[in-house]
Amino acid sequence: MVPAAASDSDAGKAESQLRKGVLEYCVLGLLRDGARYGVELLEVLGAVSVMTTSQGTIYPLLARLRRDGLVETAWQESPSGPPRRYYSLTPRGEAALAEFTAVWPHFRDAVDRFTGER
Amino acid sequence: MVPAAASDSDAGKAESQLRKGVLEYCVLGLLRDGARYGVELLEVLGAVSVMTTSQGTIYPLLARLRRDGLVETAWQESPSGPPRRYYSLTPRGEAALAEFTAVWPHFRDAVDRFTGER
DNA sequence: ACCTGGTACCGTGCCATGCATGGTACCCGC
DNA sequence: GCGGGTACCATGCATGGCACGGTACCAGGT
Repeated sequence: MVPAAASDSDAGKAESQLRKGVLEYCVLGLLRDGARYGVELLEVLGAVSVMTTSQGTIYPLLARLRRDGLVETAWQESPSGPPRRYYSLTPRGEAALAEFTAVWPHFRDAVDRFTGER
Repeated sequence: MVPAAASDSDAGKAESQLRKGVLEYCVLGLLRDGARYGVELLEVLGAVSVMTTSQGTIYPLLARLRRDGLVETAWQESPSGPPRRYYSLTPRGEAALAEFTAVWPHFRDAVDRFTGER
């Protein structure tokens, strides 16, 4: 099946690694717009190709955010289908997001400097 | 010494997670300027606070890059002190760096969009 | 000669996180 | 009642940063 040496999926692996630690804050950022439920978050994130992820990623992540008190949840009936658990930001969550938005520009610029053309 | 509940080092933890997968390409980007040795890389990265890291991070990383054929090394005498192992980019390494610089802007903009103010 | 400190190298083990996989429950139309 | 769509969730693995510990070479003081 074409061994393909070893250079093929480097970009895909890189994207996956890039999401580490960032996805969490993208979710918090989305929740600042208002409460959303799991599958809805997947759709919004998936609209940007590099952020596309799966349920196996989002639900453990949301569970952790809830455990750490960064989000709170409320069940709500769906017009058609099973009930949805809506996630919304807590003050702790807003604080965490604020800390991220404070360091992110520095981080972003640093990567640009190191990897960009001179 | 003040247990501090559980909300203290969130920012530091976030920075650590941010570096995941990015540090690798920052190193490759630095090596594009020319060969460098381990401790030298630490100094250059450390000049930007958000990228500060330790030997425990850089050496396993360099070992992996070498194992994957992204960098090659050459020993060189030091004017004073133990010999230094200089790392330089291979064609494979340049290709990996190019792939990263292709996806990074998309990723960067996505994070800006999700976490930035509207 | 010895010892201390600085420079430079390196690996092991832990932990956090994304993701594949698999499973459950509710609603609707047939 | 039963099949498909929607929505929820947890377990197990792989990856990669980092704390920690270790080795070796050189220079200078005693």
